[in-house]
Amino acid sequence: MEKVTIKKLAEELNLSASTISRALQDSYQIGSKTKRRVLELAAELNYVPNYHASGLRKKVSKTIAVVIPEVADSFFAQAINGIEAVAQESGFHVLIYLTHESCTKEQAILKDFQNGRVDGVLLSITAETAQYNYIQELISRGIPLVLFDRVCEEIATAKIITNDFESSYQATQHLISCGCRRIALLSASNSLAISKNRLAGYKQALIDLDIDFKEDFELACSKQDEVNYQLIKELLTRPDRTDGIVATVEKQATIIYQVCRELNLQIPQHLKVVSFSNLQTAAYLNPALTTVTQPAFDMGKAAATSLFKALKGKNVSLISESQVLPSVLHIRESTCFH
Amino acid sequence: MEKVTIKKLAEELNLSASTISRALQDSYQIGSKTKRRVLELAAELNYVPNYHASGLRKKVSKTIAVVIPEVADSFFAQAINGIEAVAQESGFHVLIYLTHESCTKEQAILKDFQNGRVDGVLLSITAETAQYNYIQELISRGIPLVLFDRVCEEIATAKIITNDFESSYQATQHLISCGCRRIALLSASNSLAISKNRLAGYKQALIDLDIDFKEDFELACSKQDEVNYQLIKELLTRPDRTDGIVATVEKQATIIYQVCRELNLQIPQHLKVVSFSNLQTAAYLNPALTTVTQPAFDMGKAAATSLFKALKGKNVSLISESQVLPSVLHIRESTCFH
DNA sequence: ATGAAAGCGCTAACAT
DNA sequence: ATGTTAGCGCTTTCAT
Repeated sequence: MEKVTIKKLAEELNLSASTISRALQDSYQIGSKTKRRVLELAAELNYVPNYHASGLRKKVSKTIAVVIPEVADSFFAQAINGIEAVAQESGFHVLIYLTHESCTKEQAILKDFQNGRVDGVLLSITAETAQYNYIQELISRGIPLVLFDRVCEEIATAKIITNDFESSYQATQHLISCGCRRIALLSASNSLAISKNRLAGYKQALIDLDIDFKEDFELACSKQDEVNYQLIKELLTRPDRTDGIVATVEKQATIIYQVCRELNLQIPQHLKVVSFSNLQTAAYLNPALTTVTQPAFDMGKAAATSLFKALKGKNVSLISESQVLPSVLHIRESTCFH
Repeated sequence: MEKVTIKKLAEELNLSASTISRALQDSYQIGSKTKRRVLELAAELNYVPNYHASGLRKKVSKTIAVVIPEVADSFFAQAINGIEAVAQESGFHVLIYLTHESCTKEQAILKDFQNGRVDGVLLSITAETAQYNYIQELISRGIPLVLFDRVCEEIATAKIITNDFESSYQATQHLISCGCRRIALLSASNSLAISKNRLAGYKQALIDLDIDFKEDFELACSKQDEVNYQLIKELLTRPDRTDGIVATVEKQATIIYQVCRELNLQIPQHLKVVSFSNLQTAAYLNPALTTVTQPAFDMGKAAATSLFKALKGKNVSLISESQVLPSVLHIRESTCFH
């Protein structure tokens, strides 16, 4: 079976290649009978337009890249769902890249995007990312980029986030109202804006409600679960043990449950736990986990929608597309007696 | 800032385009001093080779597609992790497509792959897929395709699966040994080979251990959670209520827990549950969930490895690359008193 | 309404 | 070791 190209169709129909091309694009210049003939033959011969050829000509790929730290995390999985929904609707294709919190990897991945492979990028930066010129560089080269969840202030583009400060404030406040006085915060990093905001919300709640806070109750976690396990174990075996934890990363909650089991600590009697988490099973954990649930699907959707807006309309200013979608605190057993 | 192409580099250095091209590819034909000059200027001007141009010429995209029903499922999330690890290592890019169990969508997605956008495909078919000629068609057109998890016998290519029959047999046997006599099976579909195998394993265990089985204890679930909720509720409110369930889809377990709570049924006292699941939190559910854990990461890795083998070596027969990776039964509270 | 011609940026014969 | 040429398949002026 020989390859079917526009040229081939042209020969068969005694038309020129340009006419075929126009007919396939439903151009107004082509007569309806001709169009029909072309379309029919194309269908019959199973003609498929070559992706690279049209991409080279038109300088578009109809593809976006999603660059995230991790996929085995409910937040990102649901965000991908939202992104994919919008992309499929707009006829775009979605490339996935996992950085596994490696800044070097992130940099290499973004660098590669200057070659025309993608038309736009959705990015949630790594916990290591501390310098942003390769992101700026990409934008300068005309590749629109939207940040979501893990954003950075330094880049002037659309940022889709949730109300991290308020959520964290609320979570902390909730722990206090449940009687906690020595509250710890587990964050993803020291540098991420998202972590800083959550830390700030936590601190502000402590200040507002007149609770002491100790620096050594703020733990920046690692990307290695094993290290976090040790960190949390250490935290829970101190003499002045904490009586409440705000976990800002979903995975940390599981580790806390694990450690508590090993140390024979009861949740919520000995320790109360609230976690930023999108786990479907939160309500069925033992004990049911109090969560700050982020609007993951909608954040993905919003990020993708903004990006496509920029991709379609030429003069869309992404900066003004930023959004803050609210999270919801679900109070469950891990913070309450019952 | 003007676009930097090979032509531009050629002019600057008073060389021909082909020399530049060869130098950039580190061809043996080019002298080392010339190579150095070219590489230096390329770096200086931040030259990035155009993806579509080389793709058009070489007829490769260095891209694979992963087509799956769903991403918000631990199995597929972990499988993607495995796939991505191998892809990154091989310098390949990964496109993600979600079918949401729609066969029509799957067909449209695969159809599009004939245009050179991808070099190969990893596929886990939908529960609706009942006819396979569009898959065969793609393979006939020279796009290698590897099936994983949800495979179909009809296609002669590499299939990476887990031991579905045995796992299901084992799970059922375990329920029986825990005292269950009216065991139900929840499957994903009537047509998927994976579902059939799990059903067969279940039936065989019942036969071998001399337990009656009733047709109406085999439920093929829907893609809509709401429908499954009703289905499971109906199952658990029958006069001759089941006393044990084998759930073959992760999400079903959560629904079972939900329904049991609403009906005030105790797990495992009134009902024992085992689920095919890769949930990290299975051990921390209330009660801890007995699971058949699939080697999701390794299956993704194996599928991708086979595909890349076919993509690199020209004459690799994918059929002989099939593998069966074993699942593990983790016995927890949901099937045992303690 | 249709065609001719040029070219997107790169690579690979085929020279020399 | 380097240059010349042609062409991948498509789109898009510019003509008619």
